[in-house]
Amino acid sequence: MIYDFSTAVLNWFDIHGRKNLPWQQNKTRYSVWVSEVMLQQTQVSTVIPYFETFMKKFPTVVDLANAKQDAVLHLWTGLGYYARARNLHKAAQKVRDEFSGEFPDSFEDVLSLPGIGRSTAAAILSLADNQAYAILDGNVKRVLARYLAVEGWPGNKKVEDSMWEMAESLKPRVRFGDYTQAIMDLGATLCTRSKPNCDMCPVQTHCLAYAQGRQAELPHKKPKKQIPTKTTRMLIPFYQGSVLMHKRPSSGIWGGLWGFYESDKESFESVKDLPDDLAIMEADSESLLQTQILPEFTHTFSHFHLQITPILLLVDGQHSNVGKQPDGAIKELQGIYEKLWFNIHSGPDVGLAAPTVKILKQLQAMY
DNA sequence: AACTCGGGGTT
DNA sequence: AACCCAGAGTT
Repeated sequence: MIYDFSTAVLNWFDIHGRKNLPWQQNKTRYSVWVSEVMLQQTQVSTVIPYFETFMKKFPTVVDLANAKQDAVLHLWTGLGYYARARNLHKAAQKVRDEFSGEFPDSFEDVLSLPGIGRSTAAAILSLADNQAYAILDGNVKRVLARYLAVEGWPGNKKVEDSMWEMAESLKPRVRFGDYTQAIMDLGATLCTRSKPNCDMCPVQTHCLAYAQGRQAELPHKKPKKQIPTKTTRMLIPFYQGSVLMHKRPSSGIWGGLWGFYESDKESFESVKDLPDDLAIMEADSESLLQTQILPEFTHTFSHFHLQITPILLLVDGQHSNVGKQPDGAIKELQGIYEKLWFNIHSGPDVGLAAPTVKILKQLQAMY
């Protein structure tokens, strides 16, 4: 029997591969697509509950297309990378309007959908349709970097281009879907970042990193750089158990999510110190009774730290327009107004960023 | 080609 | 605290 990489990996997969993950049951291009997008830069254990809730709420791509963006972002709250959810929603509408509601099955069409790149398109069509496309995700990069002792950081374009060629050349001639799953499983369960289990590896005898004792060194790490710290103050108008929030612009940080107004001002003595766009500006100057500084905390992004100081603004609704929108009307008001009062206990059915959730929980404990 | 998008788990 | 994770879009 002549050794072959893909054959060895597939034989290993038949015995040791993962076959019971939620998105491996009743696979369709739609369900695989949803799982692949959720799994971008996000670990399997984190995704599982989100995937199940999402598929129950939006069983078909047309259901997703017909949903409100706020409803989609709501189910994405806590998952991060919210552009994925916006693109998912947009792509579903494109499938509905330009592909007759059926998720496309050609690589070119799939690749044309927002939020789907080369690797995700290949994963969808191989896993759901057994089409002959190779993927190159974090798992595969780690496996190939070790197996072929690839020099350089895999995020570097030249290194990545060469790894795409490797991925294509190692592909099997049959069982493309199983192979895609198999090489991901190999990376996720054996060829892990630290302490890889080389003793159980089906390709150990031909692995260059193993032969050279360089498993810990490969793949080479991303060149690190120091990330800056920025500061902001979040303003929380509060009146009778409700807080004022606004829907953020679709582009930029926390795009499309609801959050509090931000300001760089040091103190807030009157409404004149508030951002122009804050609805409370419509109020009388007496309506701002007092301010209360809540404990500051730090939220870290991939590229900067954000030090957040929440400032509670206690307002008097009798001297302003605040607090006059009944909670029951909120659902209908969404999409019409970009700023609304939300009850801190009932919680809005919209997308919220992690710091917003944190502040709301703190308010719930206080009131 | 480098940068921008997050949150959580691991080490 | 650094690092990583089923990457893609923007500049």
